[in-house]
Amino acid sequence: MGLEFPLKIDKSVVKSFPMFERMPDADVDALLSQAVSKRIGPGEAFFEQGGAATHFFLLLNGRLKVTQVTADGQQIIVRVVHPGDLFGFAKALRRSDYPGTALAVIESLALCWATELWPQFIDRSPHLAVSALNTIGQRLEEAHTRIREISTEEVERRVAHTVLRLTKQAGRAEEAGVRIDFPITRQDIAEMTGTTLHTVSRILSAWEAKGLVEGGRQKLLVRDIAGLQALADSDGR
Amino acid sequence: MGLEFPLKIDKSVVKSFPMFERMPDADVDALLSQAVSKRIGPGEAFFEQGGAATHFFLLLNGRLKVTQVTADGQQIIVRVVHPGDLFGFAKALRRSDYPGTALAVIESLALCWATELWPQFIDRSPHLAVSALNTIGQRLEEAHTRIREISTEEVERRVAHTVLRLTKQAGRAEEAGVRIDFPITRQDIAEMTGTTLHTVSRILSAWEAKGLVEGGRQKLLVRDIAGLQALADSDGR
DNA sequence: GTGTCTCTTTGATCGAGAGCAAAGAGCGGA
DNA sequence: TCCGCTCTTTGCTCTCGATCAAAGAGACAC
Repeated sequence: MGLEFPLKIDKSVVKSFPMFERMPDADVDALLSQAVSKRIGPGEAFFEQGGAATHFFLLLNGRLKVTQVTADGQQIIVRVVHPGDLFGFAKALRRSDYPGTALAVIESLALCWATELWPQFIDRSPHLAVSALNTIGQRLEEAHTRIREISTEEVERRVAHTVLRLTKQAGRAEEAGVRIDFPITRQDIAEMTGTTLHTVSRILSAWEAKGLVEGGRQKLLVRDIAGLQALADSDGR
Repeated sequence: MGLEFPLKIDKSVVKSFPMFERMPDADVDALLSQAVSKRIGPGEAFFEQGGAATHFFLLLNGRLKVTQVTADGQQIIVRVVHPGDLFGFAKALRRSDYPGTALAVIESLALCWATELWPQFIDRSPHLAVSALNTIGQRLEEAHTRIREISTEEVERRVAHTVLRLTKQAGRAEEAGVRIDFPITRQDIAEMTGTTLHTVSRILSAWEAKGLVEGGRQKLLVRDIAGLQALADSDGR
């Protein structure tokens, strides 16, 4: 089942996350004492779409994609989960099942709390309730941004925005540019932008020819952030 | 400036909204004593995109559309605000300006609180904090649904889903069917579905020919909910 | 009533991007 | 080292829906 209890180790990691950094040590200890940690490998999931929402989670390290599958089998990537993000909780409040699947793209470690602990979790610290609201508010804003992009922008600009967002959220500086710090396929990018892997591949090839990015199997290195930004900002003309 | 203080009248209305119905009278009174009510007419806005987020609001009656305008002037409708909805608050938590414009489509009345009162607002009742989280969680879910629809469905199904959602949120039963209970243009529907008014018009005309809906200037009556639902569910085949 | 808006309808054209097909290419396993 | 799998690239075709254009048609003011 992959359960572990390395709570001593986790504490410093947890305290390094913005959401917890101002929380008194005693409160952090109390929260951690109720948590279980769970490690899963790439391709495994913390929870699956439609499954009973028994737990909510905090990602300590690794990387997840939250996907939704439509009735007719099409998949989209709702968001990417980075270390320090809470996940699997937005819905634990209102509904009893998970609206998506949280799939690890690399080996990932998360803390798990039983859903029933949620009220306690936010009571523990008023600051945390506000943090949770902020987090989810931010996520809502991102979702609206994405709706706006999908509704009004042509594919190339959407892909540019998505890639830029990924560099901000998961970029690692290298000599040649900024690398997306986890394995990502053309298909993934397609599912984040509402297009097909073919179109993404064509676009990335064109960018590579212009020296904007450097591709590779499940790899992406952005060589010219400013150039890509210019492309994303240009209003279609 | 359109400010009024009909707080006696408001109280019963406020208490009829799900978010407040379990709140003790004293708490409701306390909240209302800090509120100002404001009435605006169609075409006016409670706040504008980019303006300083000085207040958050509760819609008592009327109907609003929250819009965002892109850099190149394209507009989308982020959501429709119905009586009983909080609005203009998601961002008051994290950012200092409003991310969209809250435009009245009919004469509308809202309660207004200064942004600084928000912490007090949620402290007033733990139940309210949970309600706020639920509300915003629900909104996030809706946003994801919309992203999924725009990403994977062709226009006709998206319009069907949007119209069905409107009948649920703002439908009024009539002999001939369910009427969308506020003035809505083809352009509005286009901005909710990420298409153009031309395409929406063509689709509605086709539906009218099939007896599914009945159109009119800024009017829409759904005659056959089930038929429309079938159309929305059919997976493109 | 008449004029003037704004909203709606419908036709015709055109292009972005989906869908289909098939050939590379990196990577892990035996 | 070779095989097989998955991911990627590229060409071709075709369709959905955007765009352009212009003609109705409610609603409201005068």
